[in-house]
Amino acid sequence: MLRSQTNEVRANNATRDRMFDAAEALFLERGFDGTSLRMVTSRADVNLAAVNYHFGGKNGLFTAMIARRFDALNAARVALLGEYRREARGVPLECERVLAAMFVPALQLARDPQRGGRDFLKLLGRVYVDPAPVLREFLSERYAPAIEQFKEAFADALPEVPRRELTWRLHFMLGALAYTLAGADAWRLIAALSAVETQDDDLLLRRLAPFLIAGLKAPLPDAGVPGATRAADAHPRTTRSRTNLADPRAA
Amino acid sequence: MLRSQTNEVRANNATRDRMFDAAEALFLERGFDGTSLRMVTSRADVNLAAVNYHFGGKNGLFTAMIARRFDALNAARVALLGEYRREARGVPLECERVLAAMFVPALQLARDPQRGGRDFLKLLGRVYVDPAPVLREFLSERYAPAIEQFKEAFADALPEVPRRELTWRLHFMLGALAYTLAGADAWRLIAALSAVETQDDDLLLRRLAPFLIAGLKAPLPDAGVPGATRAADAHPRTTRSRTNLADPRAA
DNA sequence: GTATGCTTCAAACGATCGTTTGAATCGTCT
DNA sequence: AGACGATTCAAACGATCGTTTGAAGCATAC
Repeated sequence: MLRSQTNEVRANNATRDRMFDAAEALFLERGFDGTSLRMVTSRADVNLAAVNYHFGGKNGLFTAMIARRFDALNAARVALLGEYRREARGVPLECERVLAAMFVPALQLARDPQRGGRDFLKLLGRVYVDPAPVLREFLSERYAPAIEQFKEAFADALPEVPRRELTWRLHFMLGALAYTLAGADAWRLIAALSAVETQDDDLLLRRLAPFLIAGLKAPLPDAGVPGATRAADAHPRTTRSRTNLADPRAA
Repeated sequence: MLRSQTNEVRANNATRDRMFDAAEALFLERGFDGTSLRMVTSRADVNLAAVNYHFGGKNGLFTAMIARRFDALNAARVALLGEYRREARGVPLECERVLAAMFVPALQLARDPQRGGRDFLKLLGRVYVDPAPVLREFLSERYAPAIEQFKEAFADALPEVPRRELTWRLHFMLGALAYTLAGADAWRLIAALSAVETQDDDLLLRRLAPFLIAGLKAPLPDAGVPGATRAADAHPRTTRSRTNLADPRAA
């Protein structure tokens, strides 16, 4: 019989946790299709059949492994967005604020060894780029409500962007975000950008946010008046720019 | 017998090309491990054994498929870098210039349907993120000389960054670049960023370059004096930042 | 025509995949 | 002690994987 997935009450989680850890580590370096259940079970030192017993199969193991990390991220993001909204007292949130609701929880989890740790950002990126249909479907199904919430928030913050266009840009933004931070040395770059260990959330946000916000606020492709984009920039440039670098925006 | 890979003279390339196209399309949506040879051959309408005959196996097919696109990119990049150097007449190139030598050829190939087309950037990113060891090894081996050339150029442009640190940063930069450009809607974003169709190379470059350059010029993690990074920012914030978003960093 | 070299073909190889089975083991109650 | 549910185990299942085989097709040269 299949072990009940929802029954967390009196479960001996030792086996499950070891499988989670093994699957996560192997997934990080081989992907879904490149990781066999025999690799996972031998690394976790459990029997091969334990996968089917505890999770019903490979799909179940990997989706549960992802959910273990992403459910917390998802909940924290939605909660923080609600918090920002309450603080705003009816005033529509700024684009930057909505983005912060997505960033901060991810950074917090990445700093907590218990709930993700250093590899959390890498896992986030890997999950996002893995082409396995099972994972793609799982993500879009399970986290659709949260995505919809953020989509609404962005729509309120960017009333001039048509709904359909916004869908594209959000999808792209998520991709750029995950891709970028999923790099093998993402943490090293983070360390390089922030000399201090603590409170680097803010620092990273200040560097990456303008990049993404510019993309979201970019002029529409159809109704583009040629001169508008190049000459007058939607975002003021940095106060100290003496080189010819303009402002971060694209992906 | 295995068909000689180097003998391109009197070859009937119809079969090979159909296999390339099929493998490329399938690789884009399923990855290396997710694409079986039977999927490729049935899509290309060739016999299964043709893979081994023409390419020696799955590894050979996929590496050749990648080389078909990337060899041209590689050559164009190196050539453009040399061109910039000649123009500079001994003066060390700027960081931005070296970056341009990497960007422009990629965008050109992406605009040429014959040598890559719209999916070229996506392929670039997919190849870079695919975890299959064969591809990782192939890339680092075949394009090592070119990478070394660019590494030298960056080293000249950034004399204050230690060699070992530079290696890390370049690796990350390539990741961020490929990841970013590999997004499903990269072309749509490119179109959105550039209201005009022509000359968007410069525009995209001017938007993306600061992001990458900031990473390259970032203060070193070890010798960091705590206050330096946060207080005096290497990059001033936008003039309009009244929210508390500090700085982007995570995933 | 026959011979020759390149290419394609159907069929099978062994290996590995995810999954299933049924019995053995463990822990906890009565 | 015995009973029972939960968990683990070794072993095998059929399917699919990449690869190999040896013969058939198909041009071109003699």
